[in-house]
Amino acid sequence: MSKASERAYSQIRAMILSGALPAGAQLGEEALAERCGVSRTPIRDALRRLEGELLVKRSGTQRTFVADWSLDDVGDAFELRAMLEGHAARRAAERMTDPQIKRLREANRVIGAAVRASPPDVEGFLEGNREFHAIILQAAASPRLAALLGTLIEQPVIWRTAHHYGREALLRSFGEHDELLAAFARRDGPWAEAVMAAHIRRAYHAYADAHTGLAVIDRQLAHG
Amino acid sequence: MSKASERAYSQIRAMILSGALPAGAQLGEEALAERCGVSRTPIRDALRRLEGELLVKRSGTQRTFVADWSLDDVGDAFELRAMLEGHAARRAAERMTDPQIKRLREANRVIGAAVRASPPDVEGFLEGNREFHAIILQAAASPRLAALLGTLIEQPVIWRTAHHYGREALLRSFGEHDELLAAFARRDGPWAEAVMAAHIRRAYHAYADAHTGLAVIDRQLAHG
DNA sequence: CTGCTCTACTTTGTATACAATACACCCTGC
DNA sequence: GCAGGGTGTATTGTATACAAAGTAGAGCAG
Repeated sequence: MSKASERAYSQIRAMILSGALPAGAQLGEEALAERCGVSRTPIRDALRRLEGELLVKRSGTQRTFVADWSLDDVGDAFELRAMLEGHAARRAAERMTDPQIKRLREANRVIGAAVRASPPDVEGFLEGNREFHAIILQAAASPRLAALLGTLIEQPVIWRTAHHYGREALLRSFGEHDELLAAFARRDGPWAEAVMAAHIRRAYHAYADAHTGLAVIDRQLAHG
Repeated sequence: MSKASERAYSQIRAMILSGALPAGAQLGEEALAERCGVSRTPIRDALRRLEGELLVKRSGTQRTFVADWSLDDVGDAFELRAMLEGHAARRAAERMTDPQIKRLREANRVIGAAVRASPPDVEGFLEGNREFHAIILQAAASPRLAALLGTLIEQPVIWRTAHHYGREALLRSFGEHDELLAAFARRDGPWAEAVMAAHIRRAYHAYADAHTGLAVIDRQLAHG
């Protein structure tokens, strides 16, 4: 898995996460092989890994698709993420080093700048967010927890959410990070856990509201 | 993945779970292929899946081993399992149908019989336990939760634990299942969650105690 | 026109051959 | 005797050919 297989895995995942391969799209091994410039063998390896991460789904037999998430699925994922990442935050608060806190502050500074831009820089916001959460996960120092959360966090639907946010939602999210930073700074594990869980549940509600609204609009467009 | 690959996956997993392939053992694709009567291709597929479940580990490049768990790893896994399976119990309690409760009672009856046998039938106890927890996970009706828990539950170290239990520990575990059943019967989600989490944490403590004791004995044997 | 069936094609599963890589052992030189 | 390099071997990575299975589409019958 040194070269081609690893590269194929990254490429396919990037295509899914970026939306180049939309949810529900069929993944032909042959086509992917040609696209990545390798044979089907490393593609198969990559698809097995992505299947384990629930990023792709095998339709019984004979066909492979980009996983499609229902609203229930998304709700489940956010709830699990709230629980696990809350746990991660508690562990992180109990273990965090000063340099890590510094990196967290820097990541949050980037987020703040992105939020205050006109118009808000959603991509910058997302990038800062990933960094912020990645540092916390790293500080939690639990490989197993990281593995579980990885399959939840690295889902396109989880992050594309933010594109539907208004400025006030972005600002609120930013403020919650400040609260988290304060908890980390005083090594307050329980409070960090509570804030993190609430932070993620709030993100879900923002998503669900936006999604419902968009679904309504979609339906109106379809009928009118 | 219809036939050979699936079979190879099950076989290898069974070998790991049963201890026929001990932790740290090297897994040669060629040898496994011969042992399963298939070519290396389905073996590779199977190993990729098992790698995703953290049952096997790839040593950088060039070698594959049965995953070896430190005591910290086990502690992490139990803590995560307590959290997630507690969540599963709550969801299950809110959704459980009467037939499912009946199946739970039956599984617990099997466990009770195994515990009361002389000597206690540990294999029967484990079988009933797997069934008991599987029904709950199914009733929780969250594929994502099932996927996460699957990688935690299906670890040999988690279950072989019970071989170190005394009769009183087995009986206590059995009694906690009764408590869970009662919570399910009255659809008491929060209580089911609390009991389940405590149940699993207690199982870990029994394991850690036994492990520490065994480690001490091992050391004494090594020195004497 | 609709429904069914059969066929052809698409797609994945499996086997095998070959290449690359890392590890271990041995040989040589100091 | 030890250290360093080099070669041989074991093991995984990759490509390709072939087999099996299923789906879609076309053609035919009712």
